[in-house]
Amino acid sequence: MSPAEKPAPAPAPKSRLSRELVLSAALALVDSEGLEALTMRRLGQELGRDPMSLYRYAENRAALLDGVSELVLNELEIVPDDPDWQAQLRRIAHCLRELALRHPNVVPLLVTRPLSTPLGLRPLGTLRPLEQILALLIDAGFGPADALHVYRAYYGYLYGHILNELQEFIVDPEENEALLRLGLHRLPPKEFPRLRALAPVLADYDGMSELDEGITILLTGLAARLSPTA
Amino acid sequence: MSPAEKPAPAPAPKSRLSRELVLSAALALVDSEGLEALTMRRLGQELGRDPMSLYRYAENRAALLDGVSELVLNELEIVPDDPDWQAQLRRIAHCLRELALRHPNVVPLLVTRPLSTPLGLRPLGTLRPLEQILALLIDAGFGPADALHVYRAYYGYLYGHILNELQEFIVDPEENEALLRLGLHRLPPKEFPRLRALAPVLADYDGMSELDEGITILLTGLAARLSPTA
DNA sequence: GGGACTTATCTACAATGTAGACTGTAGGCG
DNA sequence: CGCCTACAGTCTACATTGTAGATAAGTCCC
Repeated sequence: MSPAEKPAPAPAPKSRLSRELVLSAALALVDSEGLEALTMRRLGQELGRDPMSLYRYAENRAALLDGVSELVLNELEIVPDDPDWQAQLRRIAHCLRELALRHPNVVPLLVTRPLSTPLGLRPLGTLRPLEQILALLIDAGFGPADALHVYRAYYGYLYGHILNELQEFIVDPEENEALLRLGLHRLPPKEFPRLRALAPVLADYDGMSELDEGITILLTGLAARLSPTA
Repeated sequence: MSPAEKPAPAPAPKSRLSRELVLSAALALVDSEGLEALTMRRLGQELGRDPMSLYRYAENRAALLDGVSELVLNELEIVPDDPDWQAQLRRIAHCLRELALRHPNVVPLLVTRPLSTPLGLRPLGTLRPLEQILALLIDAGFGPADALHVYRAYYGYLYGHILNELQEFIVDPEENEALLRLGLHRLPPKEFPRLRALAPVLADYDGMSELDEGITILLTGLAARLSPTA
């Protein structure tokens, strides 16, 4: 690809800037160095441009963050006319999970930004999954209102699971267990007996199957309560 | 220095500072003006003290944020020896939900901060709910590992629901519906037909009962899969 | 009083987001 | 060609932020 990848600033691939370029550079930066590394100056330097030029492509830093989370969400593929809605929802769930594991630093954005933007004003890319899942459910025979309920329960659980898993993940995958033990060891034994005892179990967390089981429970429960009138 | 009091802020209730004082002032500030209003300088002024004095009670701004979320989580009451574990979990869920509605601006902290702190190193107050719920489940007859599974599914869903509800809530409770319609109206009709059609349903969201149903489904599902060996 | 703490303040600095004026360059139109 | 307008990118400047480090102000025990 490019002739030189250096740890120091990428000099200047002097082509015209574009929103996509800016956003994907931003994403790359967040992925590799975390959210707080994404400053205007730093991103500018990464692109070999003046920081101020970024404002051509995102009104704010906040808008830039929105752009990044939109970009990530676009990686999520949904097939809205799958006849087997349960299977499709399951697939989406795993897809989103993997996406979150691929971009852990973006997850805070995904869950936080919508809290500061009323639903109608969000970036379109952010709303697309909602629309598509609604389509999926309605096509499967649910009434619109029921579809919304299913969506909420489903997506709620999904996001919750991702947060859970990322919380327990975090650290260097190797020393995971050691560090965990160490950390737990710090807890006062009288107050946290069960948690401390669970160290070994905590250490090997199979997020994938845990998610799958949860989804199964939810879906069968939901399907029993509100069955599509197909 | 003349004893000039500034017009707006609370002047100076000149007593000795304390961690509790600082944290609750911080919480009050966040509640009333949002997260980004919580700067060291502003909090100092709110307490009538020099901003630097705060560092006596919290190492960082980050630590301060941790303190705030710990403070909020302490409002959560758990009765770890309730024999009816399902009822207790349900109660906790509603309690946490109301707490989130009472402190919506803190929710980003609750879900985000743990992502940047390995489990073992979190503020104790943050881990207490985990320990107590584990106690509840184990006392109810679950094996420790199963208890952990139940906890994860339960807490995951719970957090997810709260995020969901807060996203749709947000705006001024009054013009909620109007604003919502307006926002949705902006969406391209071809791409977002179902979402647009759902405007009225979206407008009256009964988070409380929605949460309750979800919890029911999850708990019965979980109980069926892993029953306590009582 | 006189030390030995703790608590609070002052000063100073580097880093951030961003407004506003400025410069260049590319095209359209006579 | 020469001029004009539009836009991409840059420069400078400023207010705000978190926080290190030195300094003062209490506070308590002998």
